[in-house]
Amino acid sequence: MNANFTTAEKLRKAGLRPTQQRLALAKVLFEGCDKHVSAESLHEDAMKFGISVSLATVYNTLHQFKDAGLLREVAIEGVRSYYDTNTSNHFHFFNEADGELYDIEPGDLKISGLPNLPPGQEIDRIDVIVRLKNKA
Amino acid sequence: MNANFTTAEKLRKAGLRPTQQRLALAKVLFEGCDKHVSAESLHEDAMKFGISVSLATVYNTLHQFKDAGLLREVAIEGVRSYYDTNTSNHFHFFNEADGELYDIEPGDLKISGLPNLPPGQEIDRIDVIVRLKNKA
DNA sequence: TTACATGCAAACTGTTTGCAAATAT
DNA sequence: ATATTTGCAAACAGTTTGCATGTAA
Repeated sequence: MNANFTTAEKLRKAGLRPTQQRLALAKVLFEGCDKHVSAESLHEDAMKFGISVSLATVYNTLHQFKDAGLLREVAIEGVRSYYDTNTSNHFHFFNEADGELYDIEPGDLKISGLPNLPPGQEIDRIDVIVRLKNKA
Repeated sequence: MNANFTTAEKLRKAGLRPTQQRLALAKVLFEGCDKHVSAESLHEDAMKFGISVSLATVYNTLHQFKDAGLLREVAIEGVRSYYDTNTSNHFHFFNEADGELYDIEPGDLKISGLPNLPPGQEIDRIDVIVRLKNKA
C-alpha cells in the first residue's frame, strides 16, 4: 500500500482519471497539512517538486477538485481565487497586510440569530472572514 | 436646500471635489435605498439616467468613495467587485442561483467565540456571507 | 481503440494606467 | 492660474477556451 495508490483511489472515487498531472497536483495539495493555494502558487509548488504541469491544467484540475468536493473555494476580494484543502465547515482569518489566510478552528466560533431564509432556499454554506490589520 | 448641494457637501467633506461625474454617480448611489453595485452595473445605471461617464471614471470613483468610507467593498468569489452603499456593520445573503446579494439586518446575527488574535493585530472587520441555494 | 486529459497559444473579462484635454477652485 | 479630474486607449492580470497531441483504460 503506497501513497500513490491511495491518491489514485481518491481521484477515481471522485470520477477523475488518476493521470500523472492530477496525481502530482493531488500530492502537493493533500500530503501534509491543510493549505490555501491559488492557481499560480500551486503551479509554482508543483514546479518546485519537479513536476511539469501547464497552468491551464492547474486551472482545470482546481475546478475538477472543487466540483468533486476535494477543495473548497475561498472568496477573498481581489482578482485571484483561493482554494482550501480543508473542506470542513470552518472560518478564516485574513491578514490584510500580507494577504495571508489562516484557518479559524471550527468550534471556536459560533453564529447565532440567523433570520428566516427566503422561501424555497436553504443554506449552502456560511463564509466568515475575519479581516485583520496591524494595530494602530 | 436642494439635493445637489447636500451631495456636494458630502463629497467635499470626503475631500473630493464635487465634479459633475462624481455628483451624478453619488446621486445614483446614495439617493434611494441601499444598493449593491459593480462598476459595470453602476455605469449602466448612470447611462440610464442620461449621465455620460466613462468606465474608467466609474472605477476611479468607486475607489475614491470606498477610501472615503462612503462605500464598502463586498467580497464575493468571482472576478467582479461589488460595492455596498450600506457601510454599517452588517452581513449578507448571497443567492448563488442568480448572483443577487441581500443585506442581513444587523442585530439579527451574532458571532461569538472568536479565538485570540495574533499579537499586534486587530480586527478590521468581519465579513459574513450566507450562501443560499435552491432547496433540493 | 476510444474516450478523456493535456498543453499551448489565443481569446476574453474585469481592472488599472499614462497622458492629453477639460474642469473646479 | 493651478491643481485636480476626466476620458480614451492601451496595458495588464487572471482565467478560460479551441484544438491538435498525448495518455489511460
